[in-house]
Amino acid sequence: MKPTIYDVAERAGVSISTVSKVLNGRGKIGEATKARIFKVMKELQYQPNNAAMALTGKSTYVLGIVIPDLNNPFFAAISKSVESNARQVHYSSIICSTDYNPQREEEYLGLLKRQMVDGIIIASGFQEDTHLVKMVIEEEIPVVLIARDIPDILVDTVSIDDFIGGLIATKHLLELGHQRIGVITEPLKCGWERVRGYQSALHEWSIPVDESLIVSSESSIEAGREAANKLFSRVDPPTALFATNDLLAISAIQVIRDKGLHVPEDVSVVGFDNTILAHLVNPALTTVSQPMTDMGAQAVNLLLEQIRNKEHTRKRVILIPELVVRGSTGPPHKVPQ
Amino acid sequence: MKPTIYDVAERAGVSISTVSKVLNGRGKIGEATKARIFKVMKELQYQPNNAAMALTGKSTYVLGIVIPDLNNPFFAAISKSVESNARQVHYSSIICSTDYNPQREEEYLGLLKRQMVDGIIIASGFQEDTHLVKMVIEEEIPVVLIARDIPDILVDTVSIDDFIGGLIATKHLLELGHQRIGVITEPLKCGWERVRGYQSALHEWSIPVDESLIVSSESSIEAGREAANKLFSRVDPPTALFATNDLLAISAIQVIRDKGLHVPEDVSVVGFDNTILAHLVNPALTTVSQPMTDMGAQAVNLLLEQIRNKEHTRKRVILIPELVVRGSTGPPHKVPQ
DNA sequence: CTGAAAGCGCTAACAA
DNA sequence: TTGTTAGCGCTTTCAG
Repeated sequence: MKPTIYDVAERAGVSISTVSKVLNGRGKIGEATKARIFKVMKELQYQPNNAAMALTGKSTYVLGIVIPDLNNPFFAAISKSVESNARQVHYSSIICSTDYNPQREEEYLGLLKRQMVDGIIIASGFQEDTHLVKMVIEEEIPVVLIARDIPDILVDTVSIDDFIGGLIATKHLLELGHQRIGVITEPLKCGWERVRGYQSALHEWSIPVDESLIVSSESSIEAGREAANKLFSRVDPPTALFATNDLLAISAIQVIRDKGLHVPEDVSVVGFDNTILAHLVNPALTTVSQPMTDMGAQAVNLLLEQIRNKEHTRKRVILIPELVVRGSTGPPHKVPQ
Repeated sequence: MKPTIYDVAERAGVSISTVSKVLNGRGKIGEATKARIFKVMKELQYQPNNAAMALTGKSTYVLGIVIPDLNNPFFAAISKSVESNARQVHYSSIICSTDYNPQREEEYLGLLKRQMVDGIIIASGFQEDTHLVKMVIEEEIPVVLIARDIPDILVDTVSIDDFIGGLIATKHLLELGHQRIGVITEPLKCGWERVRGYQSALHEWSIPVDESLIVSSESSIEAGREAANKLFSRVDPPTALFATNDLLAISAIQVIRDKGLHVPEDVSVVGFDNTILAHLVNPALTTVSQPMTDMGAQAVNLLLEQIRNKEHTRKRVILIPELVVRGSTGPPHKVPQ
């Protein structure tokens, strides 16, 4: 049997409450006893029982992280960062992949509540599930949102400026001389923000927005290919593409290639996220970089702050994305007349 | 305050033990009372408290999964599969990335014990840490190993036949006409098994093994590039490369390209794992496929079996890998004289 | 500075 | 079929 606080107390010749105090660094305990208790804890390899601690109303030292898909390197990177930052302050993380399914999100949130996690980091962003997030917040469970935002709720968020991201991606293309720029976006808030940035850039260059060049697609390889197909099967395909994440961008590149076109000679492509994928493909992908490691770290910080001091003021941390120019973009093949 | 079993009992006009029995489907309870209790549980949105359940000596319904790196799509896929299969039977998963660091593995195992997980799936494979795994097993915590094996311990494992994997990858290259085939492998047990397969294939074709063509590299892009550099800076570079995972294969492809060579015209490359990366790169990577989804599912099954019936006989599930031929391999450019 | 005792929410004998 | 009761391991007043 694993040693309990009783075993430690007995062996050290003190009461369990003394041990408890030493354990939590609370109350005033004589240096001598303290040392003795620590010694016994080592000897017995004592590990406090988390379940008991949790039951007594304290923390579980577990936090939940809800993402859409672990197979998307962007979310894998976020998760890894969160997990690693959390571990450094002795928190474990339960990672949940919702597969972009609001119902699963609901299930997971329930699971995490049962598990009595001390806080939840939500990085899955649906339009239709804001009520879920609200419910969690109303139950006073600390929450931090990553890469999304719910305007009408007071909640900590860490995100990047998606609008700016879309803007700089599009400007890059415009500066290269492209006029007809297609867009493939995920049907998420942040995706549409990026599209707004795209539109704004076009405005600035006095180029009318052609809505038919904007298509929405789920974030999977298959869906991305389909969307790209739609765009590049037109009689007047765009000369450049802005995809709101790397996965979509790369799926599109495949389709473009299948059609016998070259990247970037015939079509320039810029992605978003700067995941591991971006510099693994050939040509390497020009993309808008999100500081995923930072974002994870920031999220953990905000969450801990909430956990430790219930009534802290809500914050929005907004990081600025950067354009990383690589091989997938270049001037258009032939300038449209 | 969240409703407890007492609230439910009171509102339903029964005792808490009756509620408990209904909750766990134990004992004989009248249909009427049962229905009433269920109804009250809905009304109150009652969620049993996991910590209390855990404390009472039952399961925590949490399991741990230890992997080297979530940024490697292979492990992300494994984790996702485990997590999703676990969830279906109401288990949460704590995912831990050790970053290939045995010390962190030790920390994590400690964390998971404290957390009183019901079982642990270990997919990080070091040579030097078998004692850690042994310790866990001795503490009677259910364990399943994925993609590794510790011959001198009785433990459930699910893995693929790495030897066969290396064999078929190499044979493919040999059949295409390659004679000088380089290898980049991770310094792990499974990596060396794959190399054994490679050697065996060469033997079969009566080609002597040139040890200098076999280099070992950590599984990261940077390390992979370095290893590839070593191989392709030789005066007599190989005409084909077998990398023991996709990440290494793709890093190598980049290096090959940097040197002005073409894949597969000048150098053929075959990878291992068949991760999402393999069909995202261009040319798509010929690779040995590991059924990651299956592996995760099998691992969860084995673990549950152990959890539910302590004294079950240990099993080794060995899956057979398959070669997926794509664009990165072809006949050698010029046949060596 | 240290200890006794009352729970936290739930399960599991044992009674009724 | 249902209820009573004694813990699980720990924290936390409240007394000494």
